[in-house]
Amino acid sequence: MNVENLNKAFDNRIRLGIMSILVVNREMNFNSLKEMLQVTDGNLASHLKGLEDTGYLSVNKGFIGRKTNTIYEITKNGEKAFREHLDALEFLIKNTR
Amino acid sequence: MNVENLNKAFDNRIRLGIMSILVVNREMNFNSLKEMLQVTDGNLASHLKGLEDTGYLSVNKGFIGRKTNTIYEITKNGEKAFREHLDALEFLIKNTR
DNA sequence: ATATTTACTTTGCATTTCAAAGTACTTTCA
DNA sequence: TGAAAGTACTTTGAAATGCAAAGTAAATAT
Repeated sequence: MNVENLNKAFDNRIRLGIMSILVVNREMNFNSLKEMLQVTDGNLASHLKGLEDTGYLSVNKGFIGRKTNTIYEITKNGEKAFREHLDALEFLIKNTR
Repeated sequence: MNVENLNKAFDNRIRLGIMSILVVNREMNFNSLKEMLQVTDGNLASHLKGLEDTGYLSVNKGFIGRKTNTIYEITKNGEKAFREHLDALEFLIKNTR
């Protein structure tokens, strides 16, 4: 089996979703991610933190007017790792159908 | 996002692997699964138990000669759930590329 | 007869996942 | 202007999950 090519960091569906959104949209703030993924703040924050810790996401804290705004962006490494993960998934699916 | 269409039971890569093997091969015993997935006994057993508990796998304990042989088979429900999961994954991949 | 192997199962610790509560503001409106 | 409500996260802690090591019972090898 090619299961070992699947990246453990992307096992979780919320993290899969985060990466999927960020690889398409380049960058996205906390609230948009929260809306798109329909998760609680704490849950989202912890997954974002996890991805940041592995170096797959970079975080940019700024402001919109006087309100804080945190933007998440995929890193080069993150994109590479994610695409490899998708390749492995695709392979698994293909061999399963 | 279509993350909610991903089945939580299949988040884990070992369980993904188990289902993928069983949907193709119809049935497989403990040892073959262990070899194919390269996991420890305990780890494999607990994932098989999890899938059995949700009703996605059926277990058949028998013998080969005088030695025990436990065969795992995918259930109708399991196959349906797994195919839906793959559909959701495929959709996510497609929208990400 | 004893040691080793096989095929799992049980146990228990470590990690992960998650929502609720907390924090540090900002905005609203009485 | 000051109390109340909202915003955008972060922290906390309990529950669920993941895992390998140890255990077990029967078979096989020495």
